[in-house]
Formats: sequence, structure tokens, C-alpha cells
Amino acid sequence: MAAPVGPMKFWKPGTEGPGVSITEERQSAAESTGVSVIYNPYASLSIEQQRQKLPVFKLRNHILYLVENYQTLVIVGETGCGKTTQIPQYLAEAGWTAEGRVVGVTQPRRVAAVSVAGRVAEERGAVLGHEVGYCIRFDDCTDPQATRIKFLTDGMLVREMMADPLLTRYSVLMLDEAHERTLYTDIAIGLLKKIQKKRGDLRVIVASATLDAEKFRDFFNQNETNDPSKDTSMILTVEGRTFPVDIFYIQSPVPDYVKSTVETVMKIHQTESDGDILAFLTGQEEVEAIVSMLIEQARVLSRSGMKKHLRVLPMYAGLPSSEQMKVFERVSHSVRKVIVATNIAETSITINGIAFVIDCGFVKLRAYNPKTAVECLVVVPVSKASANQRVGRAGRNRSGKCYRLYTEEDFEKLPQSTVPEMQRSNLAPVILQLKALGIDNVLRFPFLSPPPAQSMVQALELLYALGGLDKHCRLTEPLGMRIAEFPLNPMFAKMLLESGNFGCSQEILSIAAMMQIQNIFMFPPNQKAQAIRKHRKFAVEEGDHLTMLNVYEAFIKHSKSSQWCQEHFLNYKGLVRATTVREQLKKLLVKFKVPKKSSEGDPDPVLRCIVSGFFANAAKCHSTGAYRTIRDDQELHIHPTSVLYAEKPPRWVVYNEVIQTSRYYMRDVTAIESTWLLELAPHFYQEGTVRTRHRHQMVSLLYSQLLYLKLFLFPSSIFLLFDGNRNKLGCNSFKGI
DNA sequence: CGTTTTTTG
Repeated sequence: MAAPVGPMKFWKPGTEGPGVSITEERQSAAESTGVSVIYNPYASLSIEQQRQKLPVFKLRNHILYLVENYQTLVIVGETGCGKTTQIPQYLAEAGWTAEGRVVGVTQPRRVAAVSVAGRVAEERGAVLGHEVGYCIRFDDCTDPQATRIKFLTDGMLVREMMADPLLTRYSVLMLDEAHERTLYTDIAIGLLKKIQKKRGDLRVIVASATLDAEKFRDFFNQNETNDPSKDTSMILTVEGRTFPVDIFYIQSPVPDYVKSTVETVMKIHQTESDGDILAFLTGQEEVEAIVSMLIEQARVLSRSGMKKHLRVLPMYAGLPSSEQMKVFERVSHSVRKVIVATNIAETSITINGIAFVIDCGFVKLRAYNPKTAVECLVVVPVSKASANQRVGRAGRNRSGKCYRLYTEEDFEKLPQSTVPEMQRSNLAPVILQLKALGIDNVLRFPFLSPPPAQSMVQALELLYALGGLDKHCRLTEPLGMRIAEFPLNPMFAKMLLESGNFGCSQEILSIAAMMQIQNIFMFPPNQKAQAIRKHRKFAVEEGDHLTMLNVYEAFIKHSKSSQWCQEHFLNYKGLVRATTVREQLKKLLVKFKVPKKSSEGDPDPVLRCIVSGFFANAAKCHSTGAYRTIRDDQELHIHPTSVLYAEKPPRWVVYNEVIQTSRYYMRDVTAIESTWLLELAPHFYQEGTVRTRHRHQMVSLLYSQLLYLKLFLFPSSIFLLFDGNRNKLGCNSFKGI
């Protein structure tokens, strides 16, 4: 096993060393997405024979026994063990779907729910949507009478609880990929724990990676005695079926992982036999830089007579989908594919045929500063769990190698797992959702990982300001309940609900829908200037909201033509999605009897309506040329993607969100009149100085949860990025009060 | 004056 030679030196940790052995690495590699069913080495066997070959089959009766006797089962299912497709079927065969009951399986991502449902339906010889179905936003493929095994996104499960708080139709719920700790998985986990107390018959199966198994078991265990025979939860491990992956570390730290990635790719290409390469980087810019460097080097190589060619492909979420599809294309034997990707390739997509993985050791994550209520994107070291997940992207169809561009010593210093999303998110939608589910005292909600107290305060303050909560922190009727019903952030929901009063619900619907889609404007690297010129046609001086409205209306006027989109460098799929989102939102407005009206081209009511939802996000331009928020005097700038960027800056603006990268940037910005703030949010802004008196009011709310939090808790000022950061989490969390 | 990790309802 020759390591690459030259400036890049790797070594494989020996079994005697401090490092983990290869087998251990594989065991701790997190589970794959449900898309893993693509690869099937037993395709020539009958479906029944294939099912029996899966590692999980040997444990079929054991699993059924445990589900029968324990309320919660934590399954540590390694990659390729077959748990996602098989366990629901075992349960159905054992009678858990008798008398109209349903076995539900949740997935964090839509595609996974659909593809696994398809595979299971096929195995059962069923038509998808009958006995086996799936339910994701915009696509309910189930039959209320016939469906027995139902795959759904965890977000959908939380939504279902609004109609049926005890999930009475379900006999078993399996939460797949729970170790990913996505926001909705965590909410579902807390809610299921509560439901189990009222429904002793409900069974929960948590599918997780090794690392978190005990945490899940202890969380669900209702046994308060020391007698383990009374435990209500249990762990079961199912071995996987993957190929060995050798891990190599770099000998000494590299100053520039971009350069090192390029060098490592070239070394692999020149010294290793067949097999595609997957490199993990942190962002679009890095990916594109490496792609062009590699193409350059590959040219030099082929000129010098190298027979084997390199096909270099970028992969990130912002890439047009036609470009994304290229990474799945098969290439001839004389070509080696190199895919340079962001963390999209870690869980969201699975590429077959990867033999070599290069891991730069960093990841770009969204984090939330609970003190300033600003989200930021930060590049941080990956967690061990992520690094192992990256390793696992090789070894799916054959043995492989993983090159880590950091030392083994540094690997050991990495945090065990990434901080759960719950602890690095804006909690306003979460709190509202919980309140709508009847959980009034959100402080006592069983969070698997409690979020920072300050995030709670921010969320409660915002919801109060929007009128969704009253001064006792209770959900208001009907406003609060209605805001919660929208699948949107509360500010958008409030804006929509107000749109009837401004006589512009048509326009606001289009704006709200468009704002949910990222990357509407596309910039193909080679035609960037041309694209910007085309985009300028839609721009208006009022700002991004009305610009997006223009785009949407033009799209409709041109009969939703994909060709028209291409000509104008617009994201066709995104625009189609905007129309779907708009339909869904429109139904809710009809339900709440918001009159259908148009301002007939008058921008004024539309802008005022935007302010009625986003008044809290107002900023003023100062003589320095920089903006500052009204709430906190925080310095802000207009994001370079805004149409107001490089224009004469308007004195007052509102924005949808702030994102901190190199500076604090406002995204989706619209010019407003300061008088509108006083007019439309008199409870939030005072006349004269336009300073907030909101906080003042909040502190006067006796007995409110908010006051409770404010008086008793230490405010946090540090971003919580890693679960391992015990001290910081300890002082910021409200657990135990 | 200088840019978007990734999901989900």
C-alpha cells in the first residue's frame, strides 16, 4: 500500500499507535442516507433472497422481541445493514399494522423518504402509495385507508401532530438518521417522549450511529429505579456491509488545504489504480478554485502523454442541477472522475464508485448568535463524526482510501460530533410550533440538547412583537395560531396575514414564495457579465422584494417557460418551486379568509405590508455609509447580491435576514420610510428617537417565561458550535431550572 | 464598497 510520495506525506496509523484502528473507524462511520439502496450486489437473486442476505435479517426475531418488550429501541445500524428498508417490513409482518395502524419511518430529507418508500414498495410487490407510501411537503403519496408503512420527513411528522397530537394512527415510529440531529428530528424526539408518557402502546425506534446510542436510550428510558430489568429502552447493534477504507493522515499540518487538495488529487491520479476521487471542501469559491487548478494540471499531464484522463467536476448546492447531474454520469475506464464537493456530498447525495476521499478537515456551518440574533456562516473544524462520515463515502462498492489533510493528533482533538442544529438556530419557528402543539411551558420541554437560554429570549421577544404571543407568553388566538400554521418563518407569516389589510395579497403571496427559494439568479462562471446584464432588467430602486416580484410576474407572463429562464439566467426549477409554494400559501390565506386583492401596480401598499411583518428588521444608513440596526445599533451592510448594492443607499431599509460572513450583511433589502415604522409598529418603535421600548415592556411582564429567563440566566455571548464545549453549554442552557 | 454550508414545513 504505497503512500503518495513527494511533498505530501501520509502515514497509515499502525494498530500499536494511539490512533483508532481501521475497523473502528468503519464502525463509527455514520449511517448513509436512504439513497444507499442504489447499490445491490445481489441483484441476480430474488427479492426474498436479497432480503435474507441483509445483515439485519439475522436479527429479525430479536428486533421484534425488543420492540414488543421495550417502548423504545435504539438501533445502531451500520451502513448497508438494511435497517431502513427491512425493519418496517418486519413490523408489518409481525402484526404492528393490523387494525388500520401505521408504521411510520422518518427521514431528514425529502429525496430519501421518496426513494426508500419506492424500494420497499418494490420489495413488497406493491404499488407505491397503497400499502407503502410516503408523505413529504407538496407530495402526499399515501392512501388514508390502505397505507400501512409510511415514509415521511421528520418535518412532516411534526406537522401531523398539529392535527393529531398523540399520533393515534401510528403503532410504531422509526426515526432514521437521528444522529444527524437536524432541527426537526430533535423536535420530533422531544415530542415523542411526551407522547409515550400518554400512550404506553406507542413504540419508538431510533436509528442512530454508535456515538449517540446511549444518549438516546437514556433520554427515552422511563425507568426511575436502579433495577435495569425495568428499563423501557434498549440498544441493539446491527453490523454493516461495507468495504474496508484505509485512513491516511498528513505528517505535519498543511498551510493551505486548497493547494494540498490539488496536490493530493494529482498524486493519487499518478500513483493509484482505478477509482474515482471525492474531495471535501468548505464552499463554492474553494470548489471552483480547485476545479480550475485541477483542469489546468490535467491539461499539462495529458500533453506530457499520460493516458489516463481526469474528469474534474464541481458539486455544491448552488450549482445548476444540469451541472450537478454530471457527477452521477458514468465515465469510460480510461477516465478518472474527480468530484470536488462541499458537505452536500457528506449526507445529501451518494456517488457510486468512489475509491478515494480527500478530507480538508473543515466545514462551513450556519450558526446563530443568540445575543445579536444574527445568523452567521463560519468555517470550523469538522467533528469526528463528520470526518468518519466522509471516510464512509469511499468503501461503499469497493475498498478505498481516505486522505485526511490534517495530522492524526489534530483528529484526536476534534469534537465528537457537530453541535445539534437546535443549539445553533433561530428558535422562533420552533417555539411557535411547540406552543401550537399545546406545549405552553417551552422551558420544560424535554430537549435532547437544550438550546441556549438567550436564543429562547430572542425567539419569545420576536413572537411577542409580532403579536403571536400575549404578555403571558401564551399563543394568541387567532393570530398566533395562524402564524404557526404557515410553513414559513413567523415574520413572513405575519406579513401574509396582514396583506388583506393593505389590499395586496396577490403581490405579497408572490414575494413570500420567491423569498423561500435560494439562488433564483444564476451566474454561470463563464457568462457572468452577461447574466448580470440580464438580471438588471428586473431590478427596481425600491429593492429586492419588488425585484423578485418582477421576476415572478415575468415568469408567469412567459408561461413558465424554461427556455425563457435560461435566456435570462434564472433558476427554472426554483421558479417552478416558487409557484408551488405560492399555491400552498394561497390555500392558507383562503382558509383564513384573507381577501384576494391586488394593488394594481402601486408599490406603496406592498412596501407597507412588508414593513408590517419585518418592522423588527429595520436599519438606518449613517453618514459613514454603513447601516445600523434600530434594535441593537449593530453595524450592517447591504449584501453584494442585493439590487441596492452599489446604488445610492436609501436612508431606511428593512431586510429579511442578516448573515455574517466577512461582515454583517443584510439579505433581501427594501427601502422604506421611517414614518411607516411608527405607523405600523407603534408597539415597537417610539416617536422621536425611534428607539425601541419593546424591551422595556418585556421586562415588565410578570410571571412570564421570558422574565423568568431574563432574571435567572446568564446571557450568552459565545457561539455554540461544538457539543463538546460543556462549560459553555452548561452556563447557557436552562436545563434544570 | 465585494458574495450563498445544508436541510425542512
